[in-house]
Amino acid sequence: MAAHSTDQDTLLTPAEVASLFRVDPKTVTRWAKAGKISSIRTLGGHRRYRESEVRQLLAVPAQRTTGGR
Amino acid sequence: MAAHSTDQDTLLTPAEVASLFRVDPKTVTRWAKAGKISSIRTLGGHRRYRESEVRQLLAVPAQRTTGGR
DNA sequence: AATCATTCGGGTAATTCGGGGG
DNA sequence: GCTGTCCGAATTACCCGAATGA
Repeated sequence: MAAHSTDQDTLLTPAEVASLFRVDPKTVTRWAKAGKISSIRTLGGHRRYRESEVRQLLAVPAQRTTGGR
Repeated sequence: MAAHSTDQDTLLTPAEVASLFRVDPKTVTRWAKAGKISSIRTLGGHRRYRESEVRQLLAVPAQRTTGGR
């Protein structure tokens, strides 16, 4: 039903995402290739990432502190 | 015909398109020169881009979004 | 007519891409 | 298996002054 999920998220550059995760931009590229994170491509082939998705991934994922494991 | 609900001829400025792709306006100009995107010229020489085409180019032909599942 | 923001151009750094090896 | 680094090639970002757009 309608709602063309027209997300107008702000897009982040590889360097931006890499900086947020404290990893090399190349690593972010690998994540995109592995489908772990969606990416938009510029007409020149460079990747852009959705800020909202990155923030979700940055959010602490289910803290399992309770005597985990 | 003449379905005037969604205008498909809205023209966007270089800054608008650049913002959508998270790139520099100059880069969009470069895309136009390379023929990667069609552009309309004002009488003064400034470029304008079709919103419908930009949206189509923004669509990622690889990743699927829509929180399915 | 005048002001401010944007977009011309052209040219030069910085970033990203892709693959490969540690 | 995952990440960081090296290479060359391509793409993109910022510099300027001048013109256009509103």
